[in-house]
This record gives sequence, structure tokens and C-alpha cells, in this order.
Amino acid sequence: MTGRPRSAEADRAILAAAMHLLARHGYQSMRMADVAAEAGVGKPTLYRRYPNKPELVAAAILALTASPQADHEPDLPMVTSAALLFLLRSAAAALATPGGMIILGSLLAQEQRDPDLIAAFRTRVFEPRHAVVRAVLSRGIAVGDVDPTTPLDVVVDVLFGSLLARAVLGEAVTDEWLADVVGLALRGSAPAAPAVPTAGLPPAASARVLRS
Amino acid sequence: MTGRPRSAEADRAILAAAMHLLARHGYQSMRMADVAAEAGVGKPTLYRRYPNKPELVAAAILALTASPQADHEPDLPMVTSAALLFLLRSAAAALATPGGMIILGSLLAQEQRDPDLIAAFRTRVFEPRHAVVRAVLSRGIAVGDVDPTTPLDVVVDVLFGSLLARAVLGEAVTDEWLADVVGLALRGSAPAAPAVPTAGLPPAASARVLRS
DNA sequence: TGGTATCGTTACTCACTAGTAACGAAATAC
DNA sequence: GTATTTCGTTACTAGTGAGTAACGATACCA
Repeated sequence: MTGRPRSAEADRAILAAAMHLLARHGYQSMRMADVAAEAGVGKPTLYRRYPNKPELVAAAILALTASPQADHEPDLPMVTSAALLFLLRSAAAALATPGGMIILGSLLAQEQRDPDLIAAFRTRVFEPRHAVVRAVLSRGIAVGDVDPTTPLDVVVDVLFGSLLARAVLGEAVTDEWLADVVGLALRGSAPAAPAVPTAGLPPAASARVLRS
Repeated sequence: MTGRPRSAEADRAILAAAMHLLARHGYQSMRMADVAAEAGVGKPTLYRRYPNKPELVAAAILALTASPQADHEPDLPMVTSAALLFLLRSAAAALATPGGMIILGSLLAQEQRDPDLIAAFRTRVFEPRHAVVRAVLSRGIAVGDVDPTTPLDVVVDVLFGSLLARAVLGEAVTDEWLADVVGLALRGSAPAAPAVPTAGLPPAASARVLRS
């Protein structure tokens, strides 16, 4: 009485195709028929799993791997500024990835109609990354790089917000620019009488381009 | 041979209705028929002026008053931090205005299809505001609040980017949070040995809520 | 082997919306 | 007045895309 089981491969392919087309065309312009085609699947197979378009897209977003948790991030440099640079570089790459801003923009534009979409995106994409940065800043407090009274959320907003600003302006994120931002943020949140005044960051180091 | 002249009142009403509906529903979801209705005008009157939807919306954006120019901004406080607070407060209000992020998001999502839309928005909305902030920072250099070697564009990205971060997260911008951001940015770009160490900003002054 | 729920394919319904065509009426220039 | 161009209204075309209804075929359980 169980019948033919649902193809797990189809499950995977559907969510992958949905994310791909969401990034390529945005929420409104992506077509269910295209998702089915790209997944190598018929439309009814989509609707057997998800009742409609927003639920499919929400599922695709929720299926994103909640990126590596705060505490044990591998390969994370010990120097506060270097760790922040590392994290922001990866975030910038994700944001600049053809489609990063298309996803974000189209979900924001859809907030009134489908609040769950952008909410899922915040939970799955922003929150985990913010948590890692907050952890690095906490470690910075322990090491004496960051003033203990600094409101860490503000620093997080400043760091990620700068990336958003560049993306919204449509301008590339260079390593030089990133170093400047991190330098400014760390000087701005340094202890009043620091043991090592402005440790670590040469004012404008390399200038490798992350995106063109 | 001149015929009946076009109604200037209709011109105005059409652009106003277009902006209103753009803010309310976003680019894709706004309907031409609704623009006509809200402007008290027939659809053909729209298409007599603009050949299609993107050109109408582009015109509506371009019709936005290029906000007050950098040099002579009225009512701008003389203290650098206070001036920045003033400018960011107004920007935050505009961004949080029901529809601010809907406009921005929907135009970003549309960038591949209609690059002119977001381009017009950058020119008319972002550039003028950035110019004013840059001017304030330049004055800050003259007064000794800001280190002359500071890359001002980075500071501008940090300040406006923070607002974007809050808006993207869907969280309200409080005066306390704004003061923290401005304080961090100014400490981060202060001269190495400042005459007045961290002038002006009490760490977290008032907490009047700008948006709820 | 028989029952059942899946599979992909095809064809459809239905709603919606950009843009146009065709009016008769109103406003201007000459 | 007369030609001309706009006006608002109504009705239409044409294209698109979400979601559904049938298939006959396939894979699993009992």
C-alpha cells in the first residue's frame, strides 16, 4: 500500500534548480516550468511536493546549508583583522556572485506579499554569518583588540552593511577597499588606550580584485 | 495645426502615481492600469507620453528632485558628528518609508532586464546624498575631526551601508543605534593624535525611535 | 502478482496584464 | 469656423505563466 516512493534525486534536483533560477531571474521572473525542466522533472512532480511557487522557493532557501557555526570555524586566522577580512571576503564573493543581489532584491521586493521568503533568507544566510563575525569580535575583546563596551551588533551592521552599500552601488569589492573598511571598524571599536595602538592592518595592503 | 496641448497637470499626476505605486508594489507588481486610474487619466494618455512601462518608471525616478546640493545645505549642524547624525537620520527615514526597500529591491532585481532603472535611482537618490556626506567629512578634515588621509568614500560606504544592513534585516533604526554607528565611524577615521579625543558624541545618547 | 503512488509527457483552464484600436468630446491655433 | 491633437472611456488583442487533469509507464510493498 506504500506505492512507488518519491525520488530523492528529484527532491535534490528540484531545490537546486529553484535556487539557480532564483539567482538568475529573481523571484517573480523565475518560472515553475523552467524549474521543472532544469531539474529534469515534470511540473506535476513539483506540485506533488510543494503546493505553490512561494512554498517551493521557501523550501529551496531553507535547504541552504546553514553555513559553518560560530565556534569552530576552520582555517580562520587568529589575528582579528585578518579573520574579519577572511569572512568579509567570502561574504562579498557570495553577494557579488551573479545573482546574489538579484535574490536579495527580489525577496525584499516581495516582503509584503510573502514575508516568509525574506525571513527564511535572513535566518539561513545572514544570521549564521553574523554569528561568526560576532564570535571573532568577542575573541577580539578577549585579546584586547576590541573595547569590551563596544556594541558588537553595531560593528556587524557596519561591516556587512558596507558590503551591501558596494553591491547596491554596483561597484566591485577590492581587497584594498575591504582592508580600509576593516581598519576603520577596528580603529573605531578599539580600546581607549590600546596596548598595541592599531595592530595588524597596514593602511591599504594588497589590491586583489574580488569582482570586476 | 498645434492641436490640443497636453495637460501639464496630467504629466505631474502620472509621475506621482507611478512613484507611489512603485513604492507600494515594486516594479514588477505595479500595474499600468492602476497608474492611469490613480492619476485620473486613461491608459492611452500614459502611452501617448511613454512608449512602455520601463520608460515611464525611469521618467518617474528621474523626476525625483535631485536632493539639496552638497555645498549649501540649510540647517546643517556645524559639529561633524551632529551633521552626520542629521543626514543619516533623514536617509534612514526615507529608506524605512513604507516602500523604500521595495523600490530599491525591485529595481535591483530588475537590473539585468532594465539596467537604466537602478542606474537612474543611483544618480537621483544615492549620489546627491553621498555628496553631502562627503562634504561634511571634508569639513571634518578641515576642523581636525577627520584624518586627512582617510578615504572618504569608504566612510560613506560604511555610514550608508549600515543603514542598508538594518533595512535588509528588517530592524528599526533608533537614534541610539545611529549614534553608535556615527561614533564608530568617526573614531575610526579620527587623526592619530586628536586635539579633542572623541569629541561630541556621548556614547549612547537618546533612544528616540525613528521607525517601529 | 496485485495494489498503490509515483514518474514524465502532453494538453489544457484560468487569470492577469501590457499595449492598441476606435470612439465622441474638448481644447487650442489659424 | 476649421483643422488638429489631445482627452477619457470602453473594448479588445496577444502573450504569459500558475496550477490541474488526464494519460500510460514504472517502482515499490505485501
